[in-house]
Amino acid sequence: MSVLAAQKQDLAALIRSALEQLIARNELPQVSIPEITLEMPKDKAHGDLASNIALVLAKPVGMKPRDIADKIAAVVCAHPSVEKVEVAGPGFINFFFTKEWVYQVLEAVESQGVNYGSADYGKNERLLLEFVSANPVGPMNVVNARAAAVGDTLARILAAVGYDVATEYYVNDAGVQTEVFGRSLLARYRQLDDPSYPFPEDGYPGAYVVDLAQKLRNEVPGFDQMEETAQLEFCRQWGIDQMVEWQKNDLLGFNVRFDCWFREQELHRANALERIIAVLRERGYIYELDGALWFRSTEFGDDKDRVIVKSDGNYTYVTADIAYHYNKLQRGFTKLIDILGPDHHGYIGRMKAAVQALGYPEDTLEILILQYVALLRDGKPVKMSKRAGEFVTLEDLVTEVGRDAARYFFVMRSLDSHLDFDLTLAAQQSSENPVYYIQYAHARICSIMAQAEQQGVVVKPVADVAWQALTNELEIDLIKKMAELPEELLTAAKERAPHRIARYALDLASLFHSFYTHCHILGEEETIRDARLVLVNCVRTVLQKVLELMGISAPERM
RNA sequence: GCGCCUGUAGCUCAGGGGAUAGAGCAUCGGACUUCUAAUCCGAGUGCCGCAGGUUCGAAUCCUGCCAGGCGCGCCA
Repeated sequence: MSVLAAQKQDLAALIRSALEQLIARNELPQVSIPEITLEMPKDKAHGDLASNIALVLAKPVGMKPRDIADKIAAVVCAHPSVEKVEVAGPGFINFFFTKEWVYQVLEAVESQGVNYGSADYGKNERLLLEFVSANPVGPMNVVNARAAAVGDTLARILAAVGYDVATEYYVNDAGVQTEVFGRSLLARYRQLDDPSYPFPEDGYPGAYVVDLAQKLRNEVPGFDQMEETAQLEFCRQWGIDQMVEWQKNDLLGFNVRFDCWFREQELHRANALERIIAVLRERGYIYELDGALWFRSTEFGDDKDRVIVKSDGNYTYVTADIAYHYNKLQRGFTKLIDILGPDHHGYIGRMKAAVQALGYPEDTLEILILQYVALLRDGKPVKMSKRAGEFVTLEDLVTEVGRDAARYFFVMRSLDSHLDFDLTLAAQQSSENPVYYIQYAHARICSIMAQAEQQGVVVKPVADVAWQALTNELEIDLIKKMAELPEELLTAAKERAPHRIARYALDLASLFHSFYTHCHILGEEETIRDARLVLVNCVRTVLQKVLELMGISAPERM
């Protein structure tokens, strides 16, 4: 348990026993004691932790909150980690810690290293996080990029709080679009010799298809000898494989590596669609109407029932998706999270229904909706035409603004927020970019450490250092911030809110820069110097940790 | 018509029952002979979309309305 969590637990117990005493002494009427929560006040004049219990009790007890608070404060007796207790405002009870917790926090960071802040909250849960899953018919766009950054960061966060996390990319390699793609590629191939060869009206117009056709010519010598239908099928399969490889590389360049690239074709090969229908039928959720087969998803709260097999005998995409999610569950995952775009929110009801129809609890599947990205340049929208095949790709983005900056910009907003991504701002303003601001804090510490080493100064263990000398407000603020990480990380995980980590990192860096400007280290007398070295060394560890969580590098010099 | 998301400082956004609503950018004024000035310090701004309601207490929860985005297929 983290230092702060332990402290909260202690104080809650303390308050509870105080209340019990007061009730026993008839100073307070007989009431049931509600849950006691402690929170860190925004204003440090209000102490290190505060309780609103007196305000909550005012009504049931029938007394003024301040009077209740005064009684509690009088009874809350000495606790080794509490220096003083104050009643303030409308009736808050504010606790001020003794200096001992400074040591506790530093010691925790020192001993746990980059594991500091991690937890085992999610142990026992095998979680599969699916994200991006863009169709393999074009390059990654910025919406995919946002999903990649957010998904990858969330995966890291969930892993840090103890989930057994696997990430997965679903490759839709069996749909109609892949046929269209195959035809597009073949047409481009023909056009290499005959520029007047017609291009399919619904084809993919991007220049990358032309490049791919050229590659096909260069790398597949026997292609011309194939039958037309074989060529078409080859274009589809080979083309999709090429696209997947391309997507994989783009994502690797973005520091996103998936544990599994799952092919839809695998489901078809294994007759998974037929099997899933059989399972649903057996469980009584299938019926026939108007020549089609329906899944009774309304049984589980969906707006309407869904067609599973069309009257022409073909499956709908829902069928494959249900089969896919069943497959995930069969692989032993106990928790499934999908990150989808806002155009898919209507999909939530039917998929959650499917999971329940298959006999799993409703919350086994969780679907997160990630809002779109509006790309701006100089404050104006970047015109993108999918039809003309012109859009900014993930690759462009990494080239233009850099991997770290791009990742940070995507992660710094909540999933719900419609993100305005200004390329000019992200790239041109790179010297005052939040991400560099954070990295710079790390680099500065590394620089101090390097010089310390040159001077033959080593970082001692906290226990061997006069940590009591760390009394400066800037020092205390830094330590407090570090103390918050475990709870912040847990909240980020529980709320699926990676942007909290982005903000935390910025806050910590800001406190460090302020400290750095006002407090010197190497020039100071030995006791101060050694204590501060321990402090900044811990800050470095925590910065490394949060940057790592966001998949952003922690440079030693800039 | 129904569903989901959003509306907070000039701009982009945090905060999602608690004390005086915050940050970055932009604007203005200061700070480098001293561990990296990609930094720091100071200054100003808010009917928290509108109207009701719940509560000791609402930017936060509920209802209605307004505005923007996205959905509502035997398309994927």
